[in-house]
Amino acid sequence: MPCGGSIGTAAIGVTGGDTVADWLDELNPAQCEAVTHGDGPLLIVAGAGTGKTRTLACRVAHLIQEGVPPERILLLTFTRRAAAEMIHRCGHVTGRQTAGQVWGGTFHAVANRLLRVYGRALDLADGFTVLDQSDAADLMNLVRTELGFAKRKRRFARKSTLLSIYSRMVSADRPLEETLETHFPWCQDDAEPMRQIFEGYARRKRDGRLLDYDDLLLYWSALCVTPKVGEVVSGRFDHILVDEYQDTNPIQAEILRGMHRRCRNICVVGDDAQSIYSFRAATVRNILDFPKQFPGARTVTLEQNYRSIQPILAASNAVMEQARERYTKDLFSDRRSDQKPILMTCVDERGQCDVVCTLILEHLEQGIPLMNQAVLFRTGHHSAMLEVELSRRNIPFRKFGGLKFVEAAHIKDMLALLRVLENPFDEISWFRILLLLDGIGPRTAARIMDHLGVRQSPPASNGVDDVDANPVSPLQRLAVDPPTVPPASREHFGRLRTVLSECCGTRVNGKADNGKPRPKQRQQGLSLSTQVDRIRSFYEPIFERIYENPQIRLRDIDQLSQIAAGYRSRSRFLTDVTLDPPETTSDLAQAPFLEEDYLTLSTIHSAKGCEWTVVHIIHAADGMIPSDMAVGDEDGIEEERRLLYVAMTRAKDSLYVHFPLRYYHRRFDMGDGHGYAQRSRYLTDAVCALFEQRTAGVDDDLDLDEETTRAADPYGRVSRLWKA
DNA sequence: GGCATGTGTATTTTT
DNA sequence: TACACATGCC
Repeated sequence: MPCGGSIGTAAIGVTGGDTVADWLDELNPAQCEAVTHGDGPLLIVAGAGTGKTRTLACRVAHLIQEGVPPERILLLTFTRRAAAEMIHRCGHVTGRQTAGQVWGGTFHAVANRLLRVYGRALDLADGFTVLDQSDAADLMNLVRTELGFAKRKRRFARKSTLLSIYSRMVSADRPLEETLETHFPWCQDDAEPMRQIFEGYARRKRDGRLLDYDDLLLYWSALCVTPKVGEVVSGRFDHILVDEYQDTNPIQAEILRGMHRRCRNICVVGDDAQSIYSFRAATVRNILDFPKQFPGARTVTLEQNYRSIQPILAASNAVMEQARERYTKDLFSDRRSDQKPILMTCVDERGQCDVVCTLILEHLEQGIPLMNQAVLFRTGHHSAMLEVELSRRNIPFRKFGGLKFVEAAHIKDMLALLRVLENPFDEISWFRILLLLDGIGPRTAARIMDHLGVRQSPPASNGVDDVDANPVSPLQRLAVDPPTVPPASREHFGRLRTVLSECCGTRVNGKADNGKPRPKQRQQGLSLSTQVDRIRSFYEPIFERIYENPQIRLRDIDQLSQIAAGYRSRSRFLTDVTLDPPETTSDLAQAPFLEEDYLTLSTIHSAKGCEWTVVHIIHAADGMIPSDMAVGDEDGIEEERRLLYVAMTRAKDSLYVHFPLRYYHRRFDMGDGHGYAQRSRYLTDAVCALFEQRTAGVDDDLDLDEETTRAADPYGRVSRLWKA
């Protein structure tokens, strides 16, 4: 295999050739070694911007050209977008058709796919529902309420916290006490009630055919060690490749070990300096211990960075130099430049917004489209003020991270209605739907659900005729033998009955079509989009009563219908929407909008794996980066440092780090009290020396334009007199 | 008993 | 804004 000895900047993109040989010519020796590695485990330690994606895509193409059937290659990535991107690139060489047969996706999405096929081996009825985070939290809440914790002398952990604790415990595979002690010390007193809640939660999931995100992984792992099926599943692939391995958790590593039974060729790629998901129980141990866990593994290290100019890399490296543990790589770049990254000190957040907007427009005029520019921040709401300003100036943008479309209450309502059709035993969805109806609260909802047999917990079932091997579907029950409901809700309830019956093909007052009313039952007659329409006309009147500004929300529902229109299968639609939700509301924007040039706003977490010509990092103040929630322990502080490193290394040519001097603490009120911020602790003097320092909108800025004048704050000025 | 309404309180990152 | 909890009304 020919490997080009030297490479130039041409290696950044896929330029000429359309064979693997041409590609290999453009790779550096280390990349080439990784791509052409033969059989056996392979660890690729790849620093930021070292052409990791390219290498992985190229390896897949190489394997296919060597004769490995594409459908026997499994490519696990962090987001589905990343998988699609890689398979797309690989398609340049092998042809789209061929590349499209590669199994690609997140661990969760692949788990789902495998479980749909082999789940029966685990006693997992087909037609299971995947719970997203807030569904899971709702179920947690349901159990908590039921157990009735009368001891409310103190505030109990909120439902999302309960779920975090549970999830962390499960995905790190550590006992409750330890989890609480290390990560949730303020909840330690409630360990006992939590045990009961978790017990109930797990049981309810099992009984209701519900899998949360962690379950998808757990069940996949279990599949691997199941006697006969384990062989089949792990024997299904010749090669497994895993991207972003530093952000996998112990269960995911366990899955790989399980798959290793039959599949000898496991290849993982990652960078210990970029691990930023420990809150999800990800651990760098996975990558560090890989050679131990997979004996005979070969290790290849990629150190040449093709993305950033040297000064940006120098500043990024300087940030990491103070890390508690040193990292093994030494990144270097051939891309010389005299332009240092810029540290911009602003008066306050307002000033920061102004300068960011101004710089973005300047770069745009210099010919850098918005597509190649991004603004990164620590948490979703950090961009709130900037979003307003961008809109005011008509700068189009898309935001990644933060609140998602599917998390909106009204979207969840719609989905709940569809889910009940798909899986009539889905308790949370029933509960959600019933509470929408006037005059029905938790108690009545629970009574109705009992009547319908939504939760058929096996031991409690006293019925002789409906053994749980083949229980009567709650939907059948609803049609044939409706429960009594309070007068106030009679009308709404009747409409609910009608719409559900229409959609699932049962007849109100008719007889149950004998036999097997399993959740899997085919949609009889009504297409998915017709079902969505029906549900919608049922829901809209309720919706208009509940929500204050239905207009805006109504548009979301339109968009949901649009997405659904792209699907034939209801089940496929539902799982896709929970496993790979549209990232932003504008993801759903109509085609013409997508053509437009737009700026990217993103949380640093969501920016992983991406790159832009110009990058702005905002709120580089202590308390923001690092977030003051993370400064409790040293590990947290170290992780935030890596977070800043990840953010900085996204930039190719220009990096701006913005630091607002003053913050108003209007957390819950509109007071105008404020305090002065500290520069992020990671930006030490040594690091700052590698930046060009500028100020924006402060007193000595003689070039006052309208914006900066508006940013001036008389109160702030005088208050300095007594604030020293 | 059960539901609707009001009030006070927060901690981030995501499959 | 959303959620946990307390009170008031049927």
